[in-house]
Amino acid sequence: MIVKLAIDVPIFQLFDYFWNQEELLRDPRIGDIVRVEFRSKITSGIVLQINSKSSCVNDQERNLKSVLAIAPDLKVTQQIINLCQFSSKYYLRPIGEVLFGSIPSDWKKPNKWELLQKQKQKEEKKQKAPKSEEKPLLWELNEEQVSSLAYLKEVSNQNEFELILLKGITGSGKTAVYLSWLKEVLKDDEAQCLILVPEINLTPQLEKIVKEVFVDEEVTVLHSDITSAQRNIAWWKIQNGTSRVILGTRLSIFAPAKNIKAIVIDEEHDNSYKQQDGLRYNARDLAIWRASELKIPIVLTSATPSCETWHKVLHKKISLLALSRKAKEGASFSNLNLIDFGRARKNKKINEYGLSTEIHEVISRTRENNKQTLIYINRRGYAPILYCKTCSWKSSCKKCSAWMVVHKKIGSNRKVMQCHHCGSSQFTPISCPECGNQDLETLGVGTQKIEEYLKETYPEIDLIRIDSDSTKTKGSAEELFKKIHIGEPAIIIGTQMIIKGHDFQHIQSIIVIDVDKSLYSQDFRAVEKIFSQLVQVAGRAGRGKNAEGANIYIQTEFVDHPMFKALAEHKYDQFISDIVQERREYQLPPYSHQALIIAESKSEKINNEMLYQLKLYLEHELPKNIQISDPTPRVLQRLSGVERNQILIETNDRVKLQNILEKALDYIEVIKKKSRSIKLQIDRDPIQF
DNA sequence: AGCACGCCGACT
DNA sequence: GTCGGCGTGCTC
Repeated sequence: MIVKLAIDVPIFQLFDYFWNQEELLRDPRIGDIVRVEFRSKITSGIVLQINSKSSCVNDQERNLKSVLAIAPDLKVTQQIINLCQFSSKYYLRPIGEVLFGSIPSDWKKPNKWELLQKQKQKEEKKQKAPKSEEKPLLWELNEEQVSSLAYLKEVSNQNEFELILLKGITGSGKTAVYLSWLKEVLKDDEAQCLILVPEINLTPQLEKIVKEVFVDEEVTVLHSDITSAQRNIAWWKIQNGTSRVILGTRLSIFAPAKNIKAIVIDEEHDNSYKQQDGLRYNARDLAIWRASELKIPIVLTSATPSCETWHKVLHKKISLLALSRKAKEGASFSNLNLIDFGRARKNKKINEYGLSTEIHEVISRTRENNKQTLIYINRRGYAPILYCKTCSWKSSCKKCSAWMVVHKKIGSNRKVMQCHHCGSSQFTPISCPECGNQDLETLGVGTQKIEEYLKETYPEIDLIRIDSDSTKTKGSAEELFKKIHIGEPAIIIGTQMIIKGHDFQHIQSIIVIDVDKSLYSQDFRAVEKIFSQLVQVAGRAGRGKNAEGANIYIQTEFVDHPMFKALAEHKYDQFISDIVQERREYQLPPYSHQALIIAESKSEKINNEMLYQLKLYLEHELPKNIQISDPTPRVLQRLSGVERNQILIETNDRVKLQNILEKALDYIEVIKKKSRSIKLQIDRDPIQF
């Protein structure tokens, strides 16, 4: 007997091995993990096919190797194999890479199998935790929530695939609805459920809530930062059904649960569901695929749905459940105030830090009310650029086409400059490296500069800065958030980190500076991205019981931008519908399907030549309605010393896209053999260009 | 990917 | 002579 194995190598083929029945003592089964010698090294393979004959060209002469052993207990379920096979085909990556990326890395190492077995036995011996004394967290649901829940329960009884969008602003009680639903689903003792979140470390309180709701369940939390032992144990618990609630980031879509009855994708519009390297999958899309395979309902949640999802709503391919009110009685919306940056500048009411007089008034007024001000700037560090006035030298990164950002270093007077893309870092020069001028200045503002300025201007007000630099050490983020929750008057300065999940009771004013860079952006998704961020930021306040709505102040040159009107009038649906309409006019996703072919090498010229060759090849007998762009530089052309260029393929026909990408892949494989100095990759449904 | 093979230039 | 640089071929 011959088995065809997937091996963890980036090659689009399976490998034949003999299956020696007498030695292995049983028949092979699809999904078995086996020990084999591959390229004179011991590794594991996954059985994907069982044949009586080898399809190797000259299998008589060629000495096939034999499977050496079967891993005790380890097995990749058929469900996961199907999901991986689909991913492999859709995202055009080798099946071996996809499968081995979906299981704990210890499974790949036969010398760890014994350890894995011990871990499993230890888990099995563990008594099931006694029923908790604590009462599970329950909600009193409002009318809207009750009817949404009723709908979801109804859907669950159908045992069919259904795509549902649970739409509602922060504080409308989406979490309460879907967790109540999952609780209902788990009344079936066999059932399991899967909750996907964008980034788990940003939403520790969701983890807490889930554990409180499911006090009697083993909640498995999955993300890329857990140890391999934790991951192994999680796999056992999920596979054997001990754990029925799985909460995790995008990688959890590959969790080997056998009996998933419900999936939730929280904040479905979030871009972190898309993996940006290797297997460039979108976990939200794979989740929808998995749900449809399993014939189960899947709930997407968002206050600002993605165009892809909203398009489905408009075309009735998704059921819409809308929560329009704030769940807690008395909680109210934030009021939007626009600060006309252009006019303020003309009237000389903008200082050198880019802050208008009005912002100062807001800060003072809020302090007088003993409340907190939140300043949202999505830019960490001191300043984005170091600049020489004399010769206009700028702090560019040697390895990337990006500026090095100036940072204040704790415990040092000297500032450093740091590339946020490749991580390289050095002290800022004392004099200009080009002309020797001693008078270098910083351009623009980051969180640290604002902090420094406000410290001088308002020495009596506490400052709390929250960005990835101020929260590097373990526990420091919680520490800072705790300080905010105590509610002493303060100014909070924060980046994106601050806008996810937290519920602040004492914030009266929210100030947003620097939205304009998103409105200038070339990226066609930039507006919806900033829109979603602003809705989230506005949702940080006014959530408490009887809380007054906070005031949100946005400083912008584009006071007439329709986005602000939508925000002010809370007409989010209309705004997203308008964007969808715009996408239709310009034939952008979801009205077209896109894929990038990315070339990476030492030279832009090599990239462009190769991409042009590929384009010519693809254009030969090109079906109608497919456009292939000329090679263009990526938005970040150079990263860590590697030049990056791309071509964009667009079509409104999914099947044609699949076909042309398969054709491209064949060609890429040929190129790969000939030239190793260039790397070519396909990014399907790209969100970063 | 990752490793062996092989073909060239530099060097004790 | 031989050590080591990295282009290329191959993996059941």
